[in-house]
Amino acid sequence: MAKQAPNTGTRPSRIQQKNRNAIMAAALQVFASQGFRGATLDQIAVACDMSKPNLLYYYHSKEEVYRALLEQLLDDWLAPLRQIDPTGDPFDEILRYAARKLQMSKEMPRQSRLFANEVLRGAPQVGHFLQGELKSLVDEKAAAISDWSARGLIAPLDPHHLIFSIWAITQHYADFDTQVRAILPHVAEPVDDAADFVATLIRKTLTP
Amino acid sequence: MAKQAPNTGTRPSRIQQKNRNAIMAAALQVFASQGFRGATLDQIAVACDMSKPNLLYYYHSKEEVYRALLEQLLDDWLAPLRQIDPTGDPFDEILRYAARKLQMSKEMPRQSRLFANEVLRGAPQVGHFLQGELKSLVDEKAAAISDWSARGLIAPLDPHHLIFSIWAITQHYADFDTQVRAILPHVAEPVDDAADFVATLIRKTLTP
DNA sequence: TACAAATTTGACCGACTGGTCAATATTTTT
DNA sequence: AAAAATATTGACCAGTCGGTCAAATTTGTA
Repeated sequence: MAKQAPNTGTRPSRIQQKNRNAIMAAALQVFASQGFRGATLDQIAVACDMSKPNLLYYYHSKEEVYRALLEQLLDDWLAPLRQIDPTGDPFDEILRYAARKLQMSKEMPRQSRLFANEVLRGAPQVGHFLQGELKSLVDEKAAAISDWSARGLIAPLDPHHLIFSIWAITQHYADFDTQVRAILPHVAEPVDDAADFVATLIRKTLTP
Repeated sequence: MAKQAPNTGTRPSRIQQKNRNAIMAAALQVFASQGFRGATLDQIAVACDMSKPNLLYYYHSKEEVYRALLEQLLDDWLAPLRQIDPTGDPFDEILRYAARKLQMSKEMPRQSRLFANEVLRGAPQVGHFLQGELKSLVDEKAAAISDWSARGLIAPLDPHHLIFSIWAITQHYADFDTQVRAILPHVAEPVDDAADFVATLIRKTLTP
């Protein structure tokens, strides 16, 4: 029997729900800004106003906190890509996808940086996700894009690199926020400022 | 007087040159894959086959090693952007710039990840560089691009966001290498595979 | 060779950090 | 209200890590 564990199996109590949420929120903040190794349990505990042993009562190790946080993130991460509809209009679908990603960079920059940090280190925790779920979904949507190309609805192009480019550009505004703001100190919200440019770039790229 | 310091002021000896180079090479490897906090002096010392106290004889602290490494990197980092010639052909200049950045991602991926890691954390060490040298240079080249736009040589577009996009796309292949290879397991060299796509994307974006 | 300067290292230290544990407090159930 | 289950914590520990230091070794030089 495991040493301890808040009633796994049964429905989590109200207090558990609350504390786990508080921990995840604090962990996101700390891990995103310090990285896995740089973050400390004490920092997370302080951030969610909880003692360190109590935190470890809910998650048995630092790594478990980190993994839980990532797992929770991965759902949200795939959502926009899933919404691409192969039967829809190519321009609409792809432009809307990019707009959603850009919005996520604006609204969830810490999640983006957390993920970037994980991949930057070689994806020690989410390697299987990249090779499994993510690759499957990307391949599926890439096939749809190829189909659009083949039917002449958009330019002939490599669908995988198109997706990479959209990821790169949109996430850049979250991951490199510090750099962007250093260069555009007068712009209040770089993401909003970039929206038109990004849309135009993609539209031109897709046009046959 | 400082506690100790390999003859600062005089020309570094042959042995110093060699050891400092070895340390920088080892530090690049370790810092790029583990981040500042994740890296340990022992790891770096082992990587350059040197005792830890000896390493600290050349650089007085972990942070000093890290700063020296970044400083050395920043020169190379600006080089391609500097080469953009405002009097040259816009398409040639910008496409060549992107090609150079892409090549850097292929040949210096660890440097790219080191830089990404630093900026991701809020640029604690290179914040001044971003706001100073980098911003100046970017603004200068952005002005050149605006001029090209005004003269109708390229489409009217926001030069800053164009530069961001080029950075994002090209560096993506270094920083997110793990993800790229997870999705393109059959591609030997993703950067080479991407070159055509990126060139086309930029060409279309620039075309009025 | 002899001497000085530069280089190298084993041993050590204090601070930090992830994690444990027994004891206490709180909530839920009977 | 009593008992049981759940939640919380102070005190503590072992390992790690950045950094020090005095002593030893090597290198450069007169």
